[in-house]
Amino acid sequence: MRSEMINETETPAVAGQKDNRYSACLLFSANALARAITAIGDEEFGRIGLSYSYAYLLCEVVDQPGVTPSKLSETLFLTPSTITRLVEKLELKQLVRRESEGKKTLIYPTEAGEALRPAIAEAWGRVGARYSSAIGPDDVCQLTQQVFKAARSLDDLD
Amino acid sequence: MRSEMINETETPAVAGQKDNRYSACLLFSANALARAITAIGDEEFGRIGLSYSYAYLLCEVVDQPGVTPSKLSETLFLTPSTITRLVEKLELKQLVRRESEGKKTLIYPTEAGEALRPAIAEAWGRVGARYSSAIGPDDVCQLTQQVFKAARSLDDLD
DNA sequence: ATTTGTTGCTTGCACATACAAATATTGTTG
DNA sequence: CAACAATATTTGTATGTGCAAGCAACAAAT
Repeated sequence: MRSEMINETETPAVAGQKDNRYSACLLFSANALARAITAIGDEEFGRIGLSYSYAYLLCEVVDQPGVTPSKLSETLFLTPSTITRLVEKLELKQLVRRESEGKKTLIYPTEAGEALRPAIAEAWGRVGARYSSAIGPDDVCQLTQQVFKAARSLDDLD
Repeated sequence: MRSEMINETETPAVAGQKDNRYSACLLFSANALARAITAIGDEEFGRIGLSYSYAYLLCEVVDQPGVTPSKLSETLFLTPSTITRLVEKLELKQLVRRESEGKKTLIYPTEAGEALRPAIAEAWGRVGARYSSAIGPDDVCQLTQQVFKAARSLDDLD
């Protein structure tokens, strides 16, 4: 996300303050945060040729070989259709393979997939380091907990 | 970043507990929250035929006729290209119109656009009410502030 | 055992967003 | 002034995600 451009006429009170009426809106703020932090994630995970959802999904598959899409959907807070898409692409990249068993689908890592696991952990760490230093390591922990708790509350609604 | 692995396998102590190792990851949690809350937003704003980004953009245009894409980009934390796309669609719906002035583009609301303004405010309120009641009205305010602050910190990086 | 419903996964389609490159205007400097 | 750099916007293209509908396998009930 870019867009500096300062000047702006009637800036009130504090300089550098980019608060606006949307800052009080969680719908707005949560999306802004997600976009900003995903940019970091994509940068770091991109170095291993994945974006963060793929990386996390691959983690799950490596750590729980034979995991099903529905389990992944629950763990990753993504819809089943999204999981299908992610798995498809990981399969194309030869990082996982699917096995049909009845109406279930079991997902297993390939060797290449397993080999990527440490790199994912590293990238994961780098992402954490970057946003921690930007946001402030003290706040980050509590913020994360609260954000997750809120996400879960909303998700449990339906 | 701490990766606390929580129990695995079958449901742990508390029922409804969906914590996992990603709950400690802000990249993950922020996206989960954004998706969950956007679902609410789309539902409410959908009733007036917009999704939330369009609605907020239209607000800005109604409240600051002649606003430029770059200003909108700054206010809405979206890239200029995204603003162009949003404005295009609002123009198709006859809710705004564009005027070229040199290298700038000035965006004005149409009457239909202005007429929608109160409905947007209402939908906005309903969204707030819904997530407040889900998350807990006490937490929501502080959470929103922190989330916005974090988003701004990350955005100010580059 | 056939029907009916339920569960698990996949597909078709749509949408929000971004990046990189293209275009057009404005500013600057030799 | 001409050439070049900077700024503002748009366009081509790609990606992540979801909804609704489809399909396949299983379960339940008559």
